[in-house]
Amino acid sequence: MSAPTTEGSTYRHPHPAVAVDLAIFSIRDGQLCLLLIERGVEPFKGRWALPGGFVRMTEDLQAGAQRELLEETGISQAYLEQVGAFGRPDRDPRERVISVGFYAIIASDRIELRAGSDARLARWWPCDELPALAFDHSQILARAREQLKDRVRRSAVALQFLPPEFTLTELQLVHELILGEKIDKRNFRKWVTGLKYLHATGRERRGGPHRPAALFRARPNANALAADAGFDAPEEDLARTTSRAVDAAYRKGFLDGLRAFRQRLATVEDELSRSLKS
Amino acid sequence: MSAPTTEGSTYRHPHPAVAVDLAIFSIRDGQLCLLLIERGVEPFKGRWALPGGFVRMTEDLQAGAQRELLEETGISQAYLEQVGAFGRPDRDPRERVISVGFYAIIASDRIELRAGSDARLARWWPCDELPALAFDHSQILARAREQLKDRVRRSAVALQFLPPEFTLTELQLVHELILGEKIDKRNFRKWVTGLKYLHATGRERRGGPHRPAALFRARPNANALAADAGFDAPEEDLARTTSRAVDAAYRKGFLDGLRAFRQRLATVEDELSRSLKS
DNA sequence: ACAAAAGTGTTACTATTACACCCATGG
DNA sequence: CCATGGGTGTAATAGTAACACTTTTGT
Repeated sequence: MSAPTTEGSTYRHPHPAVAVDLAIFSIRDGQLCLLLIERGVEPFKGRWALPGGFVRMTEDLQAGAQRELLEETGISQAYLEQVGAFGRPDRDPRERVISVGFYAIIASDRIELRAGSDARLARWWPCDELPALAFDHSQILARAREQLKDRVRRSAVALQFLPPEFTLTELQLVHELILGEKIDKRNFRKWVTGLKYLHATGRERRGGPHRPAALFRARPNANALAADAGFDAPEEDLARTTSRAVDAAYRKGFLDGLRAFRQRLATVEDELSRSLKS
Repeated sequence: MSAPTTEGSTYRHPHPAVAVDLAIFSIRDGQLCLLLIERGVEPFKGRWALPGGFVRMTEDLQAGAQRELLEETGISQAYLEQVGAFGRPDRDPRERVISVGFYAIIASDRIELRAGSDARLARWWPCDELPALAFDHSQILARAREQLKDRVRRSAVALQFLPPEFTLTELQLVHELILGEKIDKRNFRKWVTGLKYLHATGRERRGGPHRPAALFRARPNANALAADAGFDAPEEDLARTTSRAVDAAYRKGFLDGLRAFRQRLATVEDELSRSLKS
């Protein structure tokens, strides 16, 4: 709470440090990826860790997470959701640190990490090829991952991975990557159009030797359903802008990746069926 | 995370206080109730607040919540689940306090509050007649309430409200109170027996001028499904003991309350149907 | 005998899953 | 003309919701 157990005064006692840690997700090259930072100092020097930092005395937790996100990626607005507080007394060997975990979603058209503001190494790791993480970050990540799955199943939050205009196949791919299972195309489309989140823009994307795909856009209030009502500061989502250059880069990163993903999927399926036969 | 944004050292900076706040639920007299404490000092002197207190430097968050629970109620083991961190900078006017919310469930056979360890007033409030709360406690409570609902829908956590032996009607009542809606008796029984949480003990409870009710007991691992895997310290549930005296008191508190509840429900339904006609 | 809660199955409806072909394009 | 992904409907199944009467007891 806020009142000491022994009421009467705000007596002095030692305070722990409070940090925020971010599991920043994005889809890169057709894989669900996580942004990690290589630690340059002890403890866990050389290990990869979730980006994060201490909460300032005058900022909200959500604001702190947003600030960290900005510092790490140069992105000032993104979907952000708290996953809870982690406070094992020994989780940081230096001092008592209580960490509030968040996850963030970066749309695939937000291309690159901020040109490394300092020497720290930051890179995207595919979620299924992660290195060992520092501190208890794998716990935080596990919860973030679960919560993300849950939200994807029950809301339109997957839109946050995509640029403002997208095709239904792209949206489906996002779902498949996060849920880790293949989804039937027709059922998915029934579901997604049943929820009234989307509207066709009338425009289409031509991306190869095949029928062009209709482009959709989220309805203004689509994220209301994904929004994390209840915590201190549910932040709203601003419409992102699209430029020709971004679009091209996006297509290169996302669509080519999609192709690669399909490829991998087919390979895996083949292996599976072959191993089942033998 | 745990490393400062500007890596290199654990530099000095001001730390916020960290507290835990508990939404302690129980069913008393056929109503879902919440344990509140009347504040004896400013700020919010005279207002009711969630029990809570500062986290000690060497204790886990969950352990801190458990300690608060013990201090407030004399109960050392109860279902406890984190609902998240609340950290608006202005939520406590005295100093920066970040609070980690939990909810706890006290079984109805755990009768009374610890004889007031000091002058503080503590009492059970029916959840639908709560007073205005201090700080941002109504926010914390709202989340706790939601999370509880969610868990009840998807797990056997409702068992935590009941003594080790209980009837299906009692379990159903718990569900109805938490979800705030009437449930069909047959469908409920189908559901609850379908999940294999329960087994009939063969014993029965005779409680009035009607057919005796079969007594059930949770299977040892029933709460595994309710357990909050992922946070630092998922705590296990110990079997509670039952004595004759407790049983009698329980029946008085719970069953009489049940009757009262039914009464109220009938009244409300009557009013509703009457108002619909006119 | 009656009031009060315990107990018990079936049917309708709704939501979810499985499934296969034609279409438009670029090369 | 062919390879590639885009787009569409229907039938089976499972899950959920609605619904009413008989049983056993205490008084």
